[in-house]
Amino acid sequence: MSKLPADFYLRSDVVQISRDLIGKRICSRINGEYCSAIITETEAYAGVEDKASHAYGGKRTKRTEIMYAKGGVTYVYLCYGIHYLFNVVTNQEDIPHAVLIRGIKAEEGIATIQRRRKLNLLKKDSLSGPGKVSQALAITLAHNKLSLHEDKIWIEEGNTQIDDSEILISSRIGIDYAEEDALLPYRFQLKE
DNA sequence: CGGCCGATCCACT
DNA sequence: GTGGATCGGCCGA
Repeated sequence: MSKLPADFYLRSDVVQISRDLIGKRICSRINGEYCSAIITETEAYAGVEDKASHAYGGKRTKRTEIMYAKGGVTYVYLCYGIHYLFNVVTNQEDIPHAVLIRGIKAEEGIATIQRRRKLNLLKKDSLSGPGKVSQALAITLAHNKLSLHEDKIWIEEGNTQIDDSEILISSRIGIDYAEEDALLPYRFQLKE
């Protein structure tokens, strides 16, 4: 299966990209171990005009700089000192849009994922939550700023097209500080 | 340089 | 439902 083309990430509508990522397959080959999973939950972060975004107001810091790169690279950061959150940078250079991957469903490399997650049994919600996603795929700060067109972390077409009727749209999680923008319908989940 | 805090998760009550 | 874990980044002095 081939990787998503560069054009996929360069589009200007990050909310649409967030929706389109549902049902796609995310793959990682880290420490010599391959695994893949279907993306089941995402959130869009719409850059300088989005109070929930790290780049709100055009803020540029050492951490957020990668969000201003041309789409198709990773943005990984540490949250609460414990969890790595994995984002896909989108849009053209200097437009700091990103999509947070919040949930996946394991496909290949399930034994590897179970071991990383320290689980005996992989339950339905075992990979629901951005911290869990990174743990399952072995993503850490070492995987920040990677191209999605290389062979560490990449995204492929899924097996099936996802119809709008299969997607639940809601507001984003954990961003109460974003005031009215906290209510925007930027969260996409695959229904079960 | 010091202090605060977060796009979370899990164990425990 | 609640609180503790745990640390890099950000900001103000």
